[in-house]
Amino acid sequence: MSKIDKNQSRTRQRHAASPRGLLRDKSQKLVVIVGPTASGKSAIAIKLAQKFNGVIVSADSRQVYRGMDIGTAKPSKKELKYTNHHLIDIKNPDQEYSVAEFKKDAIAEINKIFKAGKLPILIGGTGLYVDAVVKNLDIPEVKENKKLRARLEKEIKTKGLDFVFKKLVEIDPEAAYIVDPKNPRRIIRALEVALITGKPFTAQRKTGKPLFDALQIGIRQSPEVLKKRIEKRTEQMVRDGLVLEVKKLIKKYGAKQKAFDAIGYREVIDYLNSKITLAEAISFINKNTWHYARRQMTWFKKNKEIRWIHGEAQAIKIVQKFIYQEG
RNA sequence: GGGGGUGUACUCAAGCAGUCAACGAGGGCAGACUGUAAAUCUGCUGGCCUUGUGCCUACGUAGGUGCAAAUCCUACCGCCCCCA
Repeated sequence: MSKIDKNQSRTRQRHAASPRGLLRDKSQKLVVIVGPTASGKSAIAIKLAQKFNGVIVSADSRQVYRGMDIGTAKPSKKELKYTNHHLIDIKNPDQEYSVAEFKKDAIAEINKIFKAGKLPILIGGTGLYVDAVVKNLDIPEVKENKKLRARLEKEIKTKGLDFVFKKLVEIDPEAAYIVDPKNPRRIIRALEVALITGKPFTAQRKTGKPLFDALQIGIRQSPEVLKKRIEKRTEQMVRDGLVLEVKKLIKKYGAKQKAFDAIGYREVIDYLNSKITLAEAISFINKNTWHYARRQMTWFKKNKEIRWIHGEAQAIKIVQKFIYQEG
């Protein structure tokens, strides 16, 4: 059965099992806002939350960390006070977090919001996190195994990436054309899942049935405008004390945390270590943020369910229609 | 004035007669992605098209020597250093 056939039959089954009205339970409506960094997602989400009795759930892999405020462009204290945000400031930078954890946390938060009779608004730039919830990705239940990863990394060093990739293909032939043969991180994870479960990695990463009736809105911005917004934002971050924020964080946690492998943080760390000047750090931040925005766009572009909009007014209109429609 | 060096694609930078439309890096553009995802990884990057062991234009400028030049010679132009 081809991929397309499978999808079609899944859709048919869903409709058969859920007659009109039952499927689109009004209380299961989820608004999703995606878009590249610095596109203005946050402002629109806050506006929507105020207008439609909504509560915001953040899908941002770095805003989960306490103390990483300026560099991650977290909503201001004031904004956080007036509009409820969830999944922000839930971990310390020396703690690890992952898609799987995020998926569980986000679903729990969303269900709480439904119970409270409010509208959940999932907003995020971390495409994988958003999809985990919206598309209900079945993430293999295999936690990071540090020993195994270290062993495989060593093996890559001594015997080569090719060797380790072949090892993966041996126990999981389908991985040959799904896992990137040149990406060590992806190969290691695939092997990790396969070795620990004894089942192929490729057989375990499936998409489940949608959990929510989601309206996905994408914020589009021209490259020129986005670049300018990024530059302006970086400037503001530095003025707001980004350097001091990073200084405090590395004093408390050390500079080697995975959480600090983030734009704005690594550049400032390099600056603090006198590897580059502040001016260089700023221009690297701008450039890397732009690269990141582009990666986000290539992720979101693939998602044909996203309704692309240009401004707040359009967002309000679409959400209004979505909320009051029967389905 | 004398001596030495240098000029290569958007930038830096290798090449110093054929295997060069030119290593590498950066930048630019496009893409991948299911427990690190702001991470990690990939491809393209002179022009043209009939996308090919294809054609054209290119290594400061103008000539020259060679079957063959980014590579050698001459002149000129620009930049740099040293001695006066």
